[in-house]
Amino acid sequence: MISLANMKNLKPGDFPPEIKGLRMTRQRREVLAVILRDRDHPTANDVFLRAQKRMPTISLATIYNCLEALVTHNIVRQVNLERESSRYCPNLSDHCHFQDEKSGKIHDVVFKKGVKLEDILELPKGTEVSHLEISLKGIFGK
Amino acid sequence: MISLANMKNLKPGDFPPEIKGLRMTRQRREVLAVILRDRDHPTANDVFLRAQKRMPTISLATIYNCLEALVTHNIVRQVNLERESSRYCPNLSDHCHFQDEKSGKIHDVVFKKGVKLEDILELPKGTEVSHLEISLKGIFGK
DNA sequence: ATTACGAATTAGAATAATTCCAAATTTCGG
DNA sequence: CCGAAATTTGGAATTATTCTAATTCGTAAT
Ligand SMILES: [Mn+2]
Ligand SMILES: [Mn+2]
Ligand SMILES: [Zn+2]
Ligand SMILES: [Zn+2]
Repeated sequence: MISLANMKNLKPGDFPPEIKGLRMTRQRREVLAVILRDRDHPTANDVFLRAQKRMPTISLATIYNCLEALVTHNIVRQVNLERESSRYCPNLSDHCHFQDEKSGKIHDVVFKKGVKLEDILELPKGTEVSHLEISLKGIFGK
Repeated sequence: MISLANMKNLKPGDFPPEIKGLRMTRQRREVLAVILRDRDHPTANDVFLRAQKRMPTISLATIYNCLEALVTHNIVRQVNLERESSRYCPNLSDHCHFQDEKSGKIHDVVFKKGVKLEDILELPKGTEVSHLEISLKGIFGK
């Protein structure tokens, strides 16, 4: 598992085995560092603005390229809420997203222990789920 | 409940009470008729193409306007899958959407009887859910 | 039926997120 | 270090959707 801690000294070639196949570049390292730093589900443009602080020459096209690479390699999760721009989440565990209508903040929500899809949905036999997305909006308690 | 049957003779002012407040126009009637005719979750552009057959002068802007009015008045449901264009669904009962990766077809999926959100998700006390969207992708059985 | 007024339609321009392009640069195995 | 292949980059292109402002329409009241 990648943590912010070991990101600091990450050099090309230092990536954990599950990232093999993804060539390491300064830009990808920076984009990943931004996403791990504040886990607030930033948009591509948010990431761009933050990455620019430490890497003033990075381009928005590169942000999109890096995000795509990280998502494809399952290092980062892409989150789509309604028609808004995509957001990016470093939490790889099973969870869904709740957007608080007051603050606009997006909260990770986990499933109760032992809940399985087939217990919830009326799916015909032989169905194979490759992708699931659950998103909520409303007032987030507490 | 609005059915295709009673759409045929629908005249301005004939709308059921729950649609009061929504002014009736030829265009809105046609857009609704299109969505009720084939329940295949068409995009705005699909609706445009179909509506044009019976109403050659209708504009795409009007399709968007009508869809927005119908969605706002809870006559039609807007469905967002990943980053694709919005689709529109006349099924107002509680359900979610499964996109078959082979055929591209979108299937309505219902929840098992008695399943409640709070049984599934770890939500903090006081949370109020105003909007929920569940979408799946994969191989749809049968 | 006629009128009056607010609402809806329309064509086209504008917007904005994302993707594409082709040239310059970088990575990394050998 | 070299070279092939991948990546970055700025800018243009794409595309779904929204906006604008002029025209037309629907409705409720006369
Ligand atoms: Mn996704
Ligand atoms: Mn929705
Ligand atoms: Zn998340
Ligand atoms: Zn549906």
